[in-house]
Amino acid sequence: MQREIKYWLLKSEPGCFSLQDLKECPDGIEPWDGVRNFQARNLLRDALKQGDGVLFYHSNISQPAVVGLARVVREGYPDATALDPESAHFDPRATEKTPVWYRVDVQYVCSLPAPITRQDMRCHPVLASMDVLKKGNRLSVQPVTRQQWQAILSLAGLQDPLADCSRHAVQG
DNA sequence: GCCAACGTTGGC
DNA sequence: GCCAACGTTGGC
Repeated sequence: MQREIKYWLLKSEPGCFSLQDLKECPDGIEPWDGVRNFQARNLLRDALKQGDGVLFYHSNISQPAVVGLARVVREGYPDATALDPESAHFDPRATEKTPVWYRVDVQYVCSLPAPITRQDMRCHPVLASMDVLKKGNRLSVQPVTRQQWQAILSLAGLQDPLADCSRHAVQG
């Protein structure tokens, strides 16, 4: 049996890498690299799977918000920026054999018609419990429940772009 | 710009 | 293993 799709929230400072930047990548695909936090690393390496849904969140701006959707198109593999002395994310501990840091590839799916702000989320019965709202939470890769994913879509007025119609096909 | 919260480092 | 110091994150 196929693994259930899971959902994640990925934070990015738009001044560094925005949803628009992702959209403009070839095929809308870009490695999610440079993450240098062990808890987030573990999620990138072990938990995010191909086909998983991603809420793209803009942080560290005047109106932090979920601004769009993406999907995981390649599962955890070594983050080569850690091996590159020229990279801002270079880590001398990393080697080919022990990469230390991992990344996934994500693909742009769509922008939300309007950003869903923290205030929007706080006021929503399902979204109010999202990790991203918790004080002091700095984790840049966070799990999102299916209910939260659907609530975001519902607020945005979108159909689930990752829904697999064949799953609901009537047999016989 | 402020500052609370957190993760990491390193001396002991 | 403890914990103080430090750097970073990120909302406000």
